[in-house]
Amino acid sequence: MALTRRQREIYDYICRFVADSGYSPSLEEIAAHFELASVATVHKHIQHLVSKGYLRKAWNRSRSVEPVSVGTADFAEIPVLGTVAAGSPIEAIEQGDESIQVPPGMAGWRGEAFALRVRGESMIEDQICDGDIVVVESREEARNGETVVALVDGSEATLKRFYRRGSRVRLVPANRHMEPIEVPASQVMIRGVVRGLIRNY
Amino acid sequence: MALTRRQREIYDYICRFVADSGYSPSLEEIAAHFELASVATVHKHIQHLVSKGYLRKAWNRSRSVEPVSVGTADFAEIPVLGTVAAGSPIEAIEQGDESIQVPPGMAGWRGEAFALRVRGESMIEDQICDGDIVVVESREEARNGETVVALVDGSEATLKRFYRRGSRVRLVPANRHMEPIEVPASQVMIRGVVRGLIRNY
DNA sequence: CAGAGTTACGCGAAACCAAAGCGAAAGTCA
DNA sequence: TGACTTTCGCTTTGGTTTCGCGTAACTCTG
Repeated sequence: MALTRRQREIYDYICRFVADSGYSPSLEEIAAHFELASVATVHKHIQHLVSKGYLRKAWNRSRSVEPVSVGTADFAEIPVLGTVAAGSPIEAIEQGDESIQVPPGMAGWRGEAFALRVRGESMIEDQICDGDIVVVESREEARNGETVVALVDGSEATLKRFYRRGSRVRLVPANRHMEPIEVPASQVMIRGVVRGLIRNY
Repeated sequence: MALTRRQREIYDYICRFVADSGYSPSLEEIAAHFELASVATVHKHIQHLVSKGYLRKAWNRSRSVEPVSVGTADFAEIPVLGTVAAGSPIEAIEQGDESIQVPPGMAGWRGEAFALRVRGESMIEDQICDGDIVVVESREEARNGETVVALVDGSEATLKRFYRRGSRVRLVPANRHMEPIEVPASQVMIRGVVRGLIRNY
């Protein structure tokens, strides 16, 4: 069910409030934030949001409103940007309009996410194989051991495990027949880290 | 049903508006954007779009139009029936109410589908590892080489590759440290074949 | 091909209803 | 008791619906 502008504003505020503080705002706090003079107004808004299924609340209990969408998180449709292997087809952002639907939770965090088709066997020992689709959270930094999509020298896009030691970075394939790459950190750009994997037989 | 040029424009505008702001435009806002002097015009367009199935709206409710495709976003939610390895936790049909959402196309065939959590390393060489979730199409027969969920002697549920030779069936793990099982076909029940795989990091 | 019928697209004004707001009072929980 | 939520009646503002009327484009048919 669709929301009005005000309802959306208030809903967003409540979500942020809950996310930030871990508890719900009181009607007065909401009223204060929107500079409303009467809590009755807020109360009505919340009733609307409840009846539209966006919020849940217990009757006459302080700070009992909560966003209902947490579990329901109507799931993500993310773009498939290209193929990753040893070529460099990542630059083309939003090239085709291909996209894929992934389970929520996999791309759940507000951080941007995208997907890439995997070509080649370079991560075979991590159980990632040719034809798989990896779901990638768009980030610019990674922690040791994470599987990342990296650009080396601004051109080659690869899927590797990431290890940083001092000012140097090792990009390690999970395939004993292939060699790790070790370069100064300045030559490596992280595009994201792998969050999920989808395979179709 | 096909749209006219104007209808398309208005439909696109509404979609973008909803995507951007999280709520629907009012008739006046739409009129303003297209420099129309009367909301009646917009109203008529919207009626057409509704009757052609592109929009939904509540009667006489502010900002209640919404693109049908967004809300309907069809994709499959299938039950996670249990864990598969060497135990036998498959019998319990619909045990918990756990479920997972998978990309359409993976469970697309209206043939029943379900999901299982994988425990153990018995399919490691097929790039299926501990903790993965496999999406299984419920079937009672399999072709050679397919990865199946099978019950041996009515009790043990396992994930193996399936090969039939005459009246005997070989169930082959993709792990060189484990032994194939070879038994008469009558002792094996196929529960389904693996269609997809989902992994969360 | 011309004219008839049909549909899409447009205007403006008036009627009507729901959302959004106020303030105060009453009720409820811990 | 004090920090909350509910409820009531009332106003204003913003949105929707419907009316009648008009033009332009497309399609059907003799």
